Amino acid sequence: MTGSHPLLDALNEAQRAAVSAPLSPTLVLAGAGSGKTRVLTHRAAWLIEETGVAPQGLLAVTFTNKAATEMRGRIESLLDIPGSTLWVGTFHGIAHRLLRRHWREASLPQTFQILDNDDQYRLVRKLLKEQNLDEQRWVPREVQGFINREKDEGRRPKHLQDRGDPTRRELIRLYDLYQRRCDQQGVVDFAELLLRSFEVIRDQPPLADFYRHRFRHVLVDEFQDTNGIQYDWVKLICGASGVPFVVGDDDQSIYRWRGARVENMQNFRRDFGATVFKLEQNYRSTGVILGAANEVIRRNEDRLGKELWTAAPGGEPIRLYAAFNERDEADFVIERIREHARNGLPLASAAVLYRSNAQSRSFEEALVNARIPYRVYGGLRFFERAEIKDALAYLRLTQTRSDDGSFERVVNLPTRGIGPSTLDRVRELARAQGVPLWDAAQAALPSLSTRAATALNNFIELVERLALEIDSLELHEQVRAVIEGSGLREHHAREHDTRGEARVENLDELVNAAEGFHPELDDDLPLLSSFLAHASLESGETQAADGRDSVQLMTLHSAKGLEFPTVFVVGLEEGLFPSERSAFDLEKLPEERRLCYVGITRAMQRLYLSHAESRRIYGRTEYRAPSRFLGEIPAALVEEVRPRLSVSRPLYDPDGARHPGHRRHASKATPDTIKPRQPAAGEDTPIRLGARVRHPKFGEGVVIRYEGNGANQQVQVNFEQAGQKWLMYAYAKLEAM
DNA sequence: GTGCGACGATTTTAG
DNA sequence: ATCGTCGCAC
Repeated sequence: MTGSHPLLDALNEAQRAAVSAPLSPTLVLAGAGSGKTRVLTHRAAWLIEETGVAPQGLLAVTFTNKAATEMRGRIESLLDIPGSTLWVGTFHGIAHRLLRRHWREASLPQTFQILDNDDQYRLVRKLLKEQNLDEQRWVPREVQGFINREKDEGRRPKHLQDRGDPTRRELIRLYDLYQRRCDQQGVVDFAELLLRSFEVIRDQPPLADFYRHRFRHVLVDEFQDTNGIQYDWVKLICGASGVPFVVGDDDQSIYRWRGARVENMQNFRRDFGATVFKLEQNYRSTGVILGAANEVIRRNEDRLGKELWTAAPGGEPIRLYAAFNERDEADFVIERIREHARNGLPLASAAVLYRSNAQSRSFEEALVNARIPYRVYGGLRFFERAEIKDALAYLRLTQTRSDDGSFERVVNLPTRGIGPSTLDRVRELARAQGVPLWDAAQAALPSLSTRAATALNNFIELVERLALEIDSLELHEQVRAVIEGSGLREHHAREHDTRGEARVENLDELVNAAEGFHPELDDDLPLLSSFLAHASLESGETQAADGRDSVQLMTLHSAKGLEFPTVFVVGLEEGLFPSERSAFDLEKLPEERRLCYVGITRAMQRLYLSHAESRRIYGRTEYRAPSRFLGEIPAALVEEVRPRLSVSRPLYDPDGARHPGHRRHASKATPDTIKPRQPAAGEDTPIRLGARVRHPKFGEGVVIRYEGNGANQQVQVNFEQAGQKWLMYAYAKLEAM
């Protein structure tokens, strides 16, 4: 099957082998920066050009819209075909497309709406309230999590047993109740998109035959991120004769907590008898950076096994900075970003990566002071903003009056005198008669006080009027009419502050978004319904790019899949990274390590690592030991930046080996680089962070932090048997080991 | 309906 | 420290 083909020319041997693999199930283990997307897109092109697969016979699945768009674009430019003939999309996008086509078979209304996370949460909460369940005992987030976890594994309430556990029994009942409510209202949550489309195909043999015949070639990106239902879904679409081609990297599996099952890679190999290809040549990073990455990830067990290499060894050493505190850390980063810019590099080619969002703050402050433009990823996205969701709720109501979630959201927004007691009456009536709130509201009118009835009637008439008014308008005019007619725009314009202004701007932006909207689905769904689905499915960017060249700030998680010439991985401290919730958990620690691996492998040319000796967390100053991951990077690859005067403690080092962070030559620091500093707590004691100690009662442990000085010195020790304890150093008979 | 103070939580997140 | 939620007073 090899042979020469122009498509294969630009590939290395391993890539070529994978792209031109025989037409049987294939698993590609693709290391970071090894040309994963390249292989996927070339495979698609190769199938079409070389093996005569029709473009329509191909299904390419990704996890994010961004990845889908990129893949579509790249396949299009490789071949000379319009991308629109290809089925390329996210798992959810494709599932949605299937349900829109087969809404009857799926027992859904044609205009079914999609619940996003927030909508789902509200519905769960409402349900709990109706059931008179105490929110302390039945935490809405947890109930929601239970429902989603079960759906993610393909389980319906009827599949679940309470195993004699009353809590579980109640959760199952709530799941059942929740699903009935969704069905009744014609709404579908994210997990339901997958599960429902799976069931429809599974249970309708003609459909299964049709899609198996049609999509013989299923390409899946980031396979290590698939959950149970996604795996089964791929299996179902492929059937016995399909040819799945999946690409993934077990070392970059960082979403276990979100339901991803890295075992799916092993399972795939086994279930499909897949041929395995490894892509280990890295084109992104220097040898130094790869060396560090390889050494870190090597500590994980149960890897499928691959080791990145590069044809271009060497490179700048990794720079390690031990900051005094988070401000000092930010100052260091700023200084290096200036240097980066002085070298003529764009700011956008520098990224600051952190473990948790809260850490962005000190960097943002420093960047503002330094007048360096930056962009923070994460946070609320466009279609998730409250004012946008309010407008969408009105739009949904004009389409589907039975949408209770939207009804609740805007019935009294802007306030129009519909109070809690009126609403309670309506809810009660809806429940008693088993009808939507909309119907109940109309039915309740005669029994309400004149005042309440008028207010409620105003709302009903408003929605009816809007629905009528927008019926024949263009999409963006519909959106504009609803924003104006509902009073939402005016409501926010009245706020007369910058927040209100921003909201009005966002609402106006929604009109623009509608104007630029083109449905990808060529069915007879009203354009407005397509737009509403799009809004749920693609929640948009956090911040619109403002065109300025800017430094990129994001969590390590959101950096996956990206690359930057200059990367700062900051906050490398025990308790932060690895996070304290993972540090002592042998199940979670490997995932933190993979996250570290992901961070390191984002860097192309220069990698800076930093940790702070003290940091304000929740208003308290915490002293944290340097991350164990620092100790896993070979000393030869690291250069410690600007070592300063004695900080009397070693880096945490599980092996007891020396490594670059260990300050053995503190006195060599040049005086003019020394910052004035206060002695940190604990400096004048022989107890060091990371030191092993023995206690007469608690046994052996490791010092993990300390507070105070002198007679008040306290140390926290993590004992192997007894767990974490705070001890007064003066009294506890701690013995160094 | 709005405003204020108490209270609690605070890893990561796409669709 | 900070942010969101909740209950209660005006």
